[in-house]
Amino acid sequence: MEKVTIKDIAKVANVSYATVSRALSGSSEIGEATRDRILKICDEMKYIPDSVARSMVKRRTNILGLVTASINNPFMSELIEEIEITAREHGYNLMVCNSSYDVELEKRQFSLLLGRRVDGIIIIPVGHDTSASLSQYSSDIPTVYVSESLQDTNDHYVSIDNVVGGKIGIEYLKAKGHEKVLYLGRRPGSVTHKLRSEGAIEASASLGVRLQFQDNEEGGKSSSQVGYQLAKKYFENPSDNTAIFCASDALAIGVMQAADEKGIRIPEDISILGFDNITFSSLPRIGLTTVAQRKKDMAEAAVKMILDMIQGSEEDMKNQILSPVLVERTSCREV
Amino acid sequence: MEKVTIKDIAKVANVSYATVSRALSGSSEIGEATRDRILKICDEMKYIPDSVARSMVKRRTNILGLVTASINNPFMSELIEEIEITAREHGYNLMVCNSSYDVELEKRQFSLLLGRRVDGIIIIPVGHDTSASLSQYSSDIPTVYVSESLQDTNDHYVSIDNVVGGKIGIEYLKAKGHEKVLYLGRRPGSVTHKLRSEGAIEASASLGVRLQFQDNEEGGKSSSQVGYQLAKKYFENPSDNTAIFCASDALAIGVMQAADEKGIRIPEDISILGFDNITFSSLPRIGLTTVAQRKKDMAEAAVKMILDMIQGSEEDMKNQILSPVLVERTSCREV
DNA sequence: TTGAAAGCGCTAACAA
DNA sequence: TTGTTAGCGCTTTCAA
Repeated sequence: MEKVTIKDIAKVANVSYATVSRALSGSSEIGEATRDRILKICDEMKYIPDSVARSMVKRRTNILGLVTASINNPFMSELIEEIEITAREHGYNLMVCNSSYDVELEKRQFSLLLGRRVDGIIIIPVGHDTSASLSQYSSDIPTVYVSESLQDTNDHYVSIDNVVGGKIGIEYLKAKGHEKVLYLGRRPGSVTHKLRSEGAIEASASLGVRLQFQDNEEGGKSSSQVGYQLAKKYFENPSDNTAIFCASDALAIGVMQAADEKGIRIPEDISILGFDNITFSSLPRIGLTTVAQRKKDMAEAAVKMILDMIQGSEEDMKNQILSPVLVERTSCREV
Repeated sequence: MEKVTIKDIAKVANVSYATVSRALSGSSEIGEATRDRILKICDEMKYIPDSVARSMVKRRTNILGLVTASINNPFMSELIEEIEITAREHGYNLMVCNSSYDVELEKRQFSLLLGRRVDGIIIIPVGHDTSASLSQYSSDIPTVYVSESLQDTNDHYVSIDNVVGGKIGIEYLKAKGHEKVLYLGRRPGSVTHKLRSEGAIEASASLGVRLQFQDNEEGGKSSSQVGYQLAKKYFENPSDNTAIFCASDALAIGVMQAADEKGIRIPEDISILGFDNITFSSLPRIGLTTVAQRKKDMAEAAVKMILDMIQGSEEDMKNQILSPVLVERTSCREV
């Protein structure tokens, strides 16, 4: 069964195929009667325009590339879903590529998308280094980074204000009466973690909160396993902190597990505060109070930013930094 | 900055551009010296082949379309991640479209993908009706359904054996000493649920297990909210069942919540068994024992199936039904 | 082994 | 308002 083309339509309609093209594109340079007649024939013959051919001549694919560290990560998959929805509203499809937390693969995927002639690339990066790793392409294609703070680079990015997030967390705990807080899981290599902890430190200083640290020196990803290990170590020889502020929700879930095993009750014995608001956190039995990233807003900002770049818009802003917001559940108590 | 094309290379290399094309395609009809010289120039000039143009003439895009009910659903996002990985290993990229559990949108997304000239479409359907809704396209493009049993149709699909899954669940509970079991959350409209419960009924009959039902009459999606409601209703007037076999993990998590609120302990007071093995289930504090779908295997089978269809392979099998497997965690006890 | 040229399905500039 | 035609970047016959 052969695909029907614009020429087939033209033959049936007894017009040149340019006319068919005009009818389809909604051009004004065509008689209404002809247009309607052609459109009707297209419909009857089940004609579907060939986007590939169209892209060829228009030099635009209306495809956005997305390369993400992981598709199956609750934070990222939520972001991806919102990006897809927003992109579609603007007539774009999404080509999704997984970098599996591997900077080399990330680069290959990026380059592949370049060959696909996508109009722009949104990237949920493996880490802060991604920007340097991809710098050779930065002039080749509109690119927007999501969820990583890159103020030290020339890149376009959308992120939350991590310093403010750190502050919000401490302010919340202080308001609940916590004056001795453990900040758990800061990873030395991570810019994001650095900013979050800076905010926490600042707020602690000004509010008179004592802030201790249990850092993730190993430098591994902020997984619940790492949170579990760090908390286990801390609980072996705990200080008199009444709350633990975790650098991420994933860490916090590991902390909960460690507490459960020790018979330490949450929030009766210790309060736990997270950062990110991943899907897990809202689950019954988890109920993690956390500093939330607004994923829908980030997705919309990222798509808007990349479309602005594609259209060469004037008000092309280089970055967009959203405010985080505290989501209260059941893991923090009043002291 | 203009993109460099095959013609630019030809000019520099002093050959016809057909020769450049041959060098790039690894054709044998070319001198080794010329090939190497051309490839070197391509490299120096940072030439990236234009996939769009290539698709145009080859009538193949090397793109797989994926239409999924949701990207941000732990079961599906895991499936998608595996599909992307497998597709890439075969030289395919993935265009991911969200149908947001809406059959109408699902159809539009499918049709859009058709226009994109993707080589095949993998679909994680909204429901069993999807097959009928898309039947008009069935001859237009290779299509594979994932995770829905469609033996009553002519479609290609990959699913697990839900009947066997139902059996495995009951056999496991019986082996643990449970002889009175509540089957919770069966949704009348769902073929998948029908099969699962059939397996459970069969096994119960042959093993002498008493099986009661608490169906999801409302017919809403199998969410944790629905599980919560059903369990709440059941706990108001419970029977003497020692275990609850939930039609899905999502339901099971809601059941856990309802039990927690009632002060009913899991697994001490009642055992909970799920079905699917979504990411949540392995979380500390959840630890749900469940009948697992092997997502990686499903993804690989689906990609293999669609590639076979695309290549018009002989051994084009119409469906692949994988065996589920029981994953033991902490939500079921021995009685 | 290489080159010339047609053509994939469409858009857009120019002519009529 | 409609038709003619060139050409987007590439692959692939056919000739040389």
